[in-house]
Amino acid sequence: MPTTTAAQRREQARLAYDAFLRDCPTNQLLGRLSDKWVSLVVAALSSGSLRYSDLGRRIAGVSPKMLTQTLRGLERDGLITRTVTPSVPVRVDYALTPLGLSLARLLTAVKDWAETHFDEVHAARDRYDAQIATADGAEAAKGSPNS
Amino acid sequence: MPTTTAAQRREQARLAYDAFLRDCPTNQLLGRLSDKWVSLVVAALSSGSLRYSDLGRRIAGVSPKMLTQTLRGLERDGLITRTVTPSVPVRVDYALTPLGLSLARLLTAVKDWAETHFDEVHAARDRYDAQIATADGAEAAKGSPNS
DNA sequence: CTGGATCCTCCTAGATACTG
DNA sequence: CAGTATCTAGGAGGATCCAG
Repeated sequence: MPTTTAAQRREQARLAYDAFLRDCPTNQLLGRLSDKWVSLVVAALSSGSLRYSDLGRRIAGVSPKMLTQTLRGLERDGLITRTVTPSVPVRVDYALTPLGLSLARLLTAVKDWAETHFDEVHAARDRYDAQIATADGAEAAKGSPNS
Repeated sequence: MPTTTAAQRREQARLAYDAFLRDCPTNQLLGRLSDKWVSLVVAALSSGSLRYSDLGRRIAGVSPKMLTQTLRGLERDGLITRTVTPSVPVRVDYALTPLGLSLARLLTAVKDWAETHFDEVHAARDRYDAQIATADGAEAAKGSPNS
């Protein structure tokens, strides 16, 4: 039995995982929410319908490509609607569907959690970083005076 | 006024956005949740403490590197605890902190939402894809018989 | 058993330029 | 105004080896 078995097992597991992803609704939606732009777009639209360029201006630092990509994905999943008004300069409005609105409420809950527990997380981070620093110091001090 | 202005404006916006990220707790936490392994680890631990290799086996397709990386990040943020038992083969257990548990509940809410609305999303997707297909067909048919 | 360190590869975000 | 097409650099993530 060669040593490649471990890697092969992980590979098989990964394939099984992918297959699992196709079936599992949770992970599909989780994947969508993982996209950082999605949450920003949904948040921006939660206060009302917006035009393409308004979104681009409202969401700082987004490139047209990512904006379009994100909007298409959300439209495909029925979370937002895309309304084209064929005026002289074409006008396109995006708005949340009821489904998208329910998702927006979820994201708001996440946002509230983040704001509520931000201090705790930050404190934990400081503690952890301090711990690492002292551990490093102790490690360095342990070896030097004795040898 | 050269045409580089648009790009420069986006660049400035991006910097402003980064500064905004440092201040805004929501986006920091959002960034953490965006990591696909985070949600899986939290979900795995929500039913009780687990050992390192158990996590690796439970979460299909994860490499040791990513598992460690994810666990370190979660530990740093005070969402999980890392307990080392210095037995002959070292044993390390990971468990959710109360803070981590509250996050797990949020993820559960997302999961429930996903399961509840999965049918709607799926239906919307089918509708969208069908629409695109017929639009493509119409586009192709529009040009070919006339020219 | 539980990782750390290193190299390497692929993927995709983002910039740029162009079109209806 | 609302996108699309193309290219590239950077970073996430995997493979591998090694150590405590």
